[in-house]
Amino acid sequence: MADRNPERERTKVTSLDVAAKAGVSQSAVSRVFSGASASAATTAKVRAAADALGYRPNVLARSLITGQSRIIGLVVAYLDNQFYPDALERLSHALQVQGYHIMIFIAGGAQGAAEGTGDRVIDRMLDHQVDAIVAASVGLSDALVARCRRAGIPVVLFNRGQIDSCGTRAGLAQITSDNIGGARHIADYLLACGHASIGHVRGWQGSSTGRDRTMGFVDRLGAAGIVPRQEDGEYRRDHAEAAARKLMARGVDAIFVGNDHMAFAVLDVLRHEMGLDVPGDVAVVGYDDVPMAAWAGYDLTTLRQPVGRMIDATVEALLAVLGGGDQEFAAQEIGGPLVVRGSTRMPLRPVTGDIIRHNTKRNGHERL
Amino acid sequence: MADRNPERERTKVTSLDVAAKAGVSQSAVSRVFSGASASAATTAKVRAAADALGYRPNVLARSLITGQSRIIGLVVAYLDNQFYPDALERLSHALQVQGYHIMIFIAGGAQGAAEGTGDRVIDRMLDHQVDAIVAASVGLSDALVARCRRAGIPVVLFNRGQIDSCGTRAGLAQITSDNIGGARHIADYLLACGHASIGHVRGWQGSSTGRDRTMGFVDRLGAAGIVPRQEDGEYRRDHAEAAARKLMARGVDAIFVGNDHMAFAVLDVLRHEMGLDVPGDVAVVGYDDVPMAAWAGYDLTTLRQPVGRMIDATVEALLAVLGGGDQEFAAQEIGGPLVVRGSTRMPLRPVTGDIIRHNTKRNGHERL
DNA sequence: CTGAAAGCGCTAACAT
DNA sequence: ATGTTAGCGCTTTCAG
Repeated sequence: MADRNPERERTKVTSLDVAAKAGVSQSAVSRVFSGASASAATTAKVRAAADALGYRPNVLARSLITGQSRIIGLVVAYLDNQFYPDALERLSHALQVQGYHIMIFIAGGAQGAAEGTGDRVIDRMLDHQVDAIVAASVGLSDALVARCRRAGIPVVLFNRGQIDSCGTRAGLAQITSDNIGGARHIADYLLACGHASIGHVRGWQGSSTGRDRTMGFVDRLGAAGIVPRQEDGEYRRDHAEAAARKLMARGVDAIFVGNDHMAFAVLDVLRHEMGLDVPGDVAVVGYDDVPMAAWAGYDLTTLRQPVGRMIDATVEALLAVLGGGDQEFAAQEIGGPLVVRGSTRMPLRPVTGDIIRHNTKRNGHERL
Repeated sequence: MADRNPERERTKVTSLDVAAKAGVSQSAVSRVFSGASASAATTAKVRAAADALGYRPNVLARSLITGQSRIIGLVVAYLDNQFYPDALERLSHALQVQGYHIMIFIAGGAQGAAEGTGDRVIDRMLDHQVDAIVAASVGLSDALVARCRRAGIPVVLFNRGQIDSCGTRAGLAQITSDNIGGARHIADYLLACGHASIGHVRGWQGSSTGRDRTMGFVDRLGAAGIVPRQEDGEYRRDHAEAAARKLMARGVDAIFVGNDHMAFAVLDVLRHEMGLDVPGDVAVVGYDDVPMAAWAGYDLTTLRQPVGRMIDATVEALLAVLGGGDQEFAAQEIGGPLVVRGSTRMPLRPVTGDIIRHNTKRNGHERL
């Protein structure tokens, strides 16, 4: 190996060097650093030698043998919805505590580069011998799931449910919020506020979250004899803006938007482009409760997805499946409260269910 | 190795298996997959056998030999400022194209867990044999820089300048925007708008961006005989809110906020808490031009940090340094335009410099 | 408890 | 161009 670079590649300290300096065998060094049995005496000698030499075990070599890279592959569709950076940050911390690290792949790009990309990306992860894969809001093809299974790599779906072509859950662990229940809750609340002409900006119907939220909302309104006007938002800001205009042209007085990110676009159109009063002229409800929803500039009533608990569940599922058991992990749905802020009117009659009323101005909140 | 798990760990196809099936030597297989010389005939045989077996080379084993993991360690302080998710997304794509992957570490946590965390995190990266480290808005201690250098791992600083205790750049590649120049530009613009009672919400003064922006702004105003009122924002939303209140109590009619994320907080306080008109009562300018700055709800005049070009420069620096050369990489400062939106008044006299005037309402823009 | 030896799956000289 | 032979740095039997 030519030393073409005098500054770099200086000290490649191996366990052998440490062993020599400590006057023990190389395997003794290995034992000390892998936490196997070793006498206090050797441990001390090895530690001293290692510190003096600045030795750190090579994780690659270790992984090659143990078959455990302690790397979790994370695929995430996009990062412009604040929900995901938040989730990523929490996941990163939680895994770090457990000694795992995240190799990240952003599938979507500017505008959902779609399924194709996801596949290549998963292949790269498999090549890197990740111990498991977390797919955040990314759908996996049946073929891909099969490939992961064959490679022995567990997959956990975050914020996305999935059912394979056989109608089963494909044995995939999947953590979502209770999207159907949440959407119903929103429908109930809007009804209680006395709205009768209701609109809905749908999330991407190719996703379970999009479908479930729409389903829960429409079903519940249907039970009250109301059919909402629907427009596609596709989880995209520009689509949501267009949808808002169309909905207002039809004269709705309340809109449920498929996620907060789109709801902000709707609010911008309503307040600043059309000069309407929210909630006076029209009420708006979102879904997620990202931090921005609480900002005075938006002050959005929304259904909270409990990111923290969803991440906890994800890590738990991950550890369980990594711990050797390949128990069929039931899909977990974690419910969250409706957070009522200034984008909706006061209910005309008492409402039930998990509700938090936020008073942004006074910076306080009380649970109803 | 006990087969305690009948479903997992099924197929561990190695190059040896492929060689056997293809009727060639194991090294032939290696050559085909590592792009070395191989005849068309063997290549075909090997490919066929590999496909049939579902073989994929083990990157870990490869890395152990070549000494190249093709993994880039990314340390980022926090993700709640939209600037970083955006940068991350672009970096991820750019590196993926080059065959590199990102191992991510989020240093900050909820509230800057500070330097200590960074160190441990860098150690973990080194353990994983990352080929290089990108530190985004994270300061590195001299000791840490030295450790990386000793380990032969190049470091690139993104959006952070750094000077070691000897007053040199520590030989680190560092990509930033022209923070001093940008802040001066903002000062000039505010002056041209006729403001004389000016406030400044400082970014974290422990960071080069915070210091440089403050310095450029204060110097330029000073040259015009104006001393701005200053408050610390620390790049934190809550601090920025408090700063806004204090500044208004002192009666300023224009505020330069150290970044967009804090500027949104300032705008919320001004418009919704104090009921003020922006820019009628007070003008506000931010720094970054994150997507949200263009949203009608904020419509913020701000200095654009050209994320795309900054990431391009980062990748370029990375590839250069990975390509074997350890040329001292000069610090790169990339300038951006002042994007004028509705949070500032019309200038009273002509202004010079790189300026873009956005008309959010009509969704168009023209370059002055 | 410790050392010697045998690999993990692959690449990189060497020969042929 | 292909096969043979050493290892990369470490963990893990297996003896002692």
